[in-house]
Amino acid sequence: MTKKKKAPTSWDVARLAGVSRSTVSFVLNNTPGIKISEETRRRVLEAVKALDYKPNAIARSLAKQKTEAIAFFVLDIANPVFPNMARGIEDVARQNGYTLFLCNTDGKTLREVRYMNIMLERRVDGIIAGALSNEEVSKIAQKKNIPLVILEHPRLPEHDVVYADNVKGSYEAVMHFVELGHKRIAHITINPESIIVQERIEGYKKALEDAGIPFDDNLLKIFYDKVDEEKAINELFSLPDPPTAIFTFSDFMAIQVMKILIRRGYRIPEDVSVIGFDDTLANLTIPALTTVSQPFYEMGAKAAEILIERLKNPNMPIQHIKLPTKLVIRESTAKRR
Amino acid sequence: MTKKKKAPTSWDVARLAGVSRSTVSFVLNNTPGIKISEETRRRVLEAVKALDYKPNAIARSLAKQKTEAIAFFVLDIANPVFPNMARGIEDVARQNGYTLFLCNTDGKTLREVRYMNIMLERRVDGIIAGALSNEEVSKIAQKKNIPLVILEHPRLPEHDVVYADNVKGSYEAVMHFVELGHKRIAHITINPESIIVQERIEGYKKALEDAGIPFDDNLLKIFYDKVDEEKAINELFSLPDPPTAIFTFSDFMAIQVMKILIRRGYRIPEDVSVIGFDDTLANLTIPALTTVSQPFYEMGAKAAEILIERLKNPNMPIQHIKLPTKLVIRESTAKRR
DNA sequence: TTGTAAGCGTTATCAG
DNA sequence: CTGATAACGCTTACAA
Repeated sequence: MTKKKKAPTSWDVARLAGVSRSTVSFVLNNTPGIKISEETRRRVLEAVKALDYKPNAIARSLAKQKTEAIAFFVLDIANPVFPNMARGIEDVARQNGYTLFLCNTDGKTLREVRYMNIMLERRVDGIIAGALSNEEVSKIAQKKNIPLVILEHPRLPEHDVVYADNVKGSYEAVMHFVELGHKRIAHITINPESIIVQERIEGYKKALEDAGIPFDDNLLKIFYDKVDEEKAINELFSLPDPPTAIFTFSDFMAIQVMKILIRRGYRIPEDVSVIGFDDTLANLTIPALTTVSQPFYEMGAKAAEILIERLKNPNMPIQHIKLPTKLVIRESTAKRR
Repeated sequence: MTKKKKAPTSWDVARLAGVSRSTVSFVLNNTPGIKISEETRRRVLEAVKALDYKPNAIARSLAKQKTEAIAFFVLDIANPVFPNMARGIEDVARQNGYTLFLCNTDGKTLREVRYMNIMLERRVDGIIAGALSNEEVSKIAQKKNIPLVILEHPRLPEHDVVYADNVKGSYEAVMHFVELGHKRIAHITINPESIIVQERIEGYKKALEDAGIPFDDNLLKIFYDKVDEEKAINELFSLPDPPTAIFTFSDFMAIQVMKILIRRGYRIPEDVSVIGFDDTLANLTIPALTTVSQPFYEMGAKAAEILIERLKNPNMPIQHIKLPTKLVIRESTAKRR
């Protein structure tokens, strides 16, 4: 390894080209309203190439008072619902000259706040949060006047938010069961502290209602702490009139449910139909899982678009955008026997 | 929204505390070798809190000539083998005060080079690359003297690299088949341009050899372009002596194989045993897939550790670190009938 | 059209 | 122990 020699600066370029530093800046940035003679431009560009000069973005950020960097706060990138979101964000960020910081928060407020401070110190231009544990981050963002767009939740009126149509997604899943002749339709879900869960339940109930099926509290299994599919199945199938169809909060839960059911000798979909949510894993299971597909990539992309738009136009009205979900019918659902 | 007012600077803090700007810097950084009176320190800290002052990391980076930021070049974060790696990297980066840029390259050299330039402009302290399409990035890194650690591939001697023990992983998978009595063991894999594929084939052959099973070229299915599991199965099972066990390059391929087999009426594992590689999706299938688990998280974490170590000590000898894989036996493998 | 010089917000050197 | 002051590398009026 050679001795670490410092990177060339615009000064070096200017000297080599025989011009001033501002001239270098002008040609490199194509500064509007400034005309540079062809000859000068050529000399500068040549010097840039000769020195393999890379402008120092740090210095530029300091001078321009913006970094063209944004941060993605994510619960956990290793959770399969997030990578596609991240990809959507990164794609549009990159296409617009922005660069992306990845921040895993594990849904812990402390971590969120810490990362918030770090990103504030780094002077990112804006933040996209894939779910927030509470309003702390929002408060800081407002106080510091930094744009924050929220994915899914919470739906704060002070910020742009992009979310999926959970009510309709849920509704369509249950309606699919109804059309297949099912009447005993269970829903297994997680802690309804989050609006997402509430909307899913809302869609579930609305579909039942529209189908003329009375809501049965015994068929709605909510887990406030850790989801225990085994327990849910136990209780569900010791009912006098057990379900013939099960709708879960996620693909992951649906897979657990299928495994338990198969282990107990039920056939899917002949004996029990199952629908998941997300479409992250649904195509991989055997039998392939019918599920409600969420537009994760589009959600990320849209969030990034809105953020970048807001950076250009801070006074644009707040946007709350609902993206459609789609029922994807595969092999885990069939006519009620 | 209030009018965008500028963030407070160390100057504001200094003025409020009635001290100089350097004093502020000293107390905030606990600059070693500098003693500050309790009284002064208290006043400064109070002013910091009163103004909700956040030091400008951009200005600091410019002055210190380092950013405490690193970049992760990844083929595609939406590919399930990478999120855990990213998590490993981010965890150790964060714990060491570094911040992570996420860069999807799609394995395209052009994109890699572009991102390389961007990250060079942003003066990141170092780069971790999760697979590189060729040596372009390496050349740039060497030229610019910026630390680059490579995950898996290519195994360039000029850089630190962290990789999984593919030979052993492959060997153990095949040996597991052997122990179950299988003699006709197929391997379906992708384009062997990459060392990873070569090592897997090496392990496959070595296990056969150690088991005294002659290598049969008909059982090794290599796809130079797109993998076509359907075709592989067709050819494999029209052999006079078809395989009773199939080892694939990835979990994803194993799942496709299982689906095809099941569709054709084979039972798994009764009729055909299957082993995958990665352990990203293996737990989702029914039957659950036996697979070679890769230490993705650890690989990411280790890469980040090495990078940070090298940042502290640039002259440390180059490290090539091989991490162990682990055979995880689940339900897709059984004794040969 | 090109050059000069004043920031941008820190850190770090050096007197006091 | 504290306070000036010079970098750090770029942008951007303002002059020329």
